Amino acid sequence: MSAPATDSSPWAGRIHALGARVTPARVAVLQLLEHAERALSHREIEEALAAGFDRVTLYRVLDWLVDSGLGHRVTDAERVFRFSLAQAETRAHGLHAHFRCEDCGKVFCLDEVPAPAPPLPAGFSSHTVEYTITGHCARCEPDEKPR
Amino acid sequence: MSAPATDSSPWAGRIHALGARVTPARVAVLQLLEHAERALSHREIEEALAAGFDRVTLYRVLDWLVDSGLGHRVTDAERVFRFSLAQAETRAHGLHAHFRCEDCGKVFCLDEVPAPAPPLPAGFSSHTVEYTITGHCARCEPDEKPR
DNA sequence: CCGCCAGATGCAACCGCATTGCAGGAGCGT
DNA sequence: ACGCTCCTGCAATGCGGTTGCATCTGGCGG
Repeated sequence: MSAPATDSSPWAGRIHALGARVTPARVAVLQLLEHAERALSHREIEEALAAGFDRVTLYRVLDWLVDSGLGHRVTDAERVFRFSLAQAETRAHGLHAHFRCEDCGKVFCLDEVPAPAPPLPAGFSSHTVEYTITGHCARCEPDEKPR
Repeated sequence: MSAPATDSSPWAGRIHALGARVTPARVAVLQLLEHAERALSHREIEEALAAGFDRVTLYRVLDWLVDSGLGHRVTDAERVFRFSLAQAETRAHGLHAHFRCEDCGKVFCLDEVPAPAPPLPAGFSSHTVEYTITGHCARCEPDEKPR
């Protein structure tokens, strides 16, 4: 009617190309993450998609998303998983940095952080590097210096 | 009797200096972590201390340990907390790097990793930096190059 | 256009880590 | 030795995530 919106966006094609079925849940999650500027938890996704997707369905979509390579899963300091889409750059570097605000709890993706893989002891091989910085974001900064 | 062992080690003094009581559970946990060369999970600690400390007591000791500044808590990729003692260097830098083996699941502390705090967007302040590298440790390395 | 089958969904039960409340016991200063 | 406060232990609860199973549907062949 008035909101066919995008034709399910180009995601349909991407999904199909992966040999998976194009379902409402997948498209919805992908669109949501696409426009999110930070990693979202399952809970946040569930609430954002007020549409009645089952918890389990979302977990499965997220699982699929991770091992299809379209997104990653990061472990929050509060023992919850957060998800975000894999960016081309990110995939290339295999490195992803996040900032977690202690106050509002939101997690931001830092793209510009260089953070080279550190030297490991002999015999060790790195696969993934998780770099999480905790502190206060611009909005929650307890500005002790009003000037 | 035969194993008064160290006089509860010098930990007693450290604990007391913090204004806390010297209890068997605290001393045991501190001694255990002192000799562990990697971060231990609550479960691992519970099993190592076959002595009958209650789960909850251990959780509380670990909590106390963290906010007394004697140790830190890191979040494992498998959603469990791991604990290790804070080293003098570590406290100074406020930075701690860990390596987690995907195969055996053990977590090692990397002391030599420099990893300077990265440049943050304006208005952001960092408090803690968590740097976790995932891969294979020397023992579990699937040596594709036997030579 | 119809029917089929693998794959996706929804429901409900389950698991493990961690947290909380409360009563009893131990540390340590007086 | 006394007593106050903190610590311990037990039990119950919360929460994020996972699993099993029946049903439904996307997508393709006939």
